[in-house]
Amino acid sequence: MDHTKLTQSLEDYLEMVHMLRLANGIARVKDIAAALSVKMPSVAKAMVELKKMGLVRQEPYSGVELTEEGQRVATMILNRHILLKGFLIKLGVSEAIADKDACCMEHILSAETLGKIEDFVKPMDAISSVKKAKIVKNTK
Amino acid sequence: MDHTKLTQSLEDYLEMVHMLRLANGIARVKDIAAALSVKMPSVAKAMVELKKMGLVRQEPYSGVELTEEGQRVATMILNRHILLKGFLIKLGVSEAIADKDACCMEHILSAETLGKIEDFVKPMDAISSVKKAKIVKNTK
DNA sequence: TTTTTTAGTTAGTTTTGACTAACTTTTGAC
DNA sequence: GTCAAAAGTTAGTCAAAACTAACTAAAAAA
Repeated sequence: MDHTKLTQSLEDYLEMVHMLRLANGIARVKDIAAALSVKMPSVAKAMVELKKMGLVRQEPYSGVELTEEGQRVATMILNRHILLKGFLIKLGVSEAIADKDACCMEHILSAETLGKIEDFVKPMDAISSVKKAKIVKNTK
Repeated sequence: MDHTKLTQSLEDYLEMVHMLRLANGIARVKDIAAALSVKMPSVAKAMVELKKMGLVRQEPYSGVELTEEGQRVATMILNRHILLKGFLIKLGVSEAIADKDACCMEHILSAETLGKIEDFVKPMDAISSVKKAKIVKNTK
């Protein structure tokens, strides 16, 4: 509802809420803090902001949930993360580093660059299968 | 001399000093501020830090110069910028956006990712010339 | 059921990096 | 050579995002 733009750090918190809910069914303050390497009060403050923006819901002393809008935004952010991680892995970056670097890149890249990366990654999948097929043919 | 790690913002300031010196022969506070879209007092503060770290030299009320060490560090940062910008342009991103996004990426990517990007860009040059040659042959 | 431990919250501090306002030096027009 | 404009500096404010310390609620163990 509130169209105020998210800061990088709030994007991270929102994304982590989403990831923890996908992984564990519930996003606890303690786990969000551990996953982002911050202390619990930092999470609490971030949740206050996200609540103000109408992106999360939380009853005192319990897990954090996403609103419809929060769901929508978090999904977008996570998709961006997945795209970038896959892209870096295709470049030959190790999974752990790809994850970490994707996490930084996802907040700063322009729509144009994200689009081009998408263009690069998508046909890559097709080409790489074709190439594999050719290699198989050639080697027999 | 001082091995304290530069923050992202100090890296930007140092890089801009270097770029302005390459472009104009002199890096004025006013121009640094304009180029980074900040006000002059922000530049002044950043220069105080960079002076403390022994990366720049400046006599009061005059242009900023680089120390040996500052030169070395600034060159590294600028090379990273050039690498990333070239990379994005190869992906099809427009020059202006490539410049802007490179500027953000240059502070956050791991050495591993930078290395892979370098691997990707370098052979690309060779292949693209070969490909062009082939296309020329095929079309005649 | 009481108590202890764990999880969550609140209040207040710190650091970074921007800003404005006010002041000083330098430059350049006259 | 003087004075106005431009450039640079200094001091102090503000916001974001982390932290610690101290408090409260909930859950688990006794």
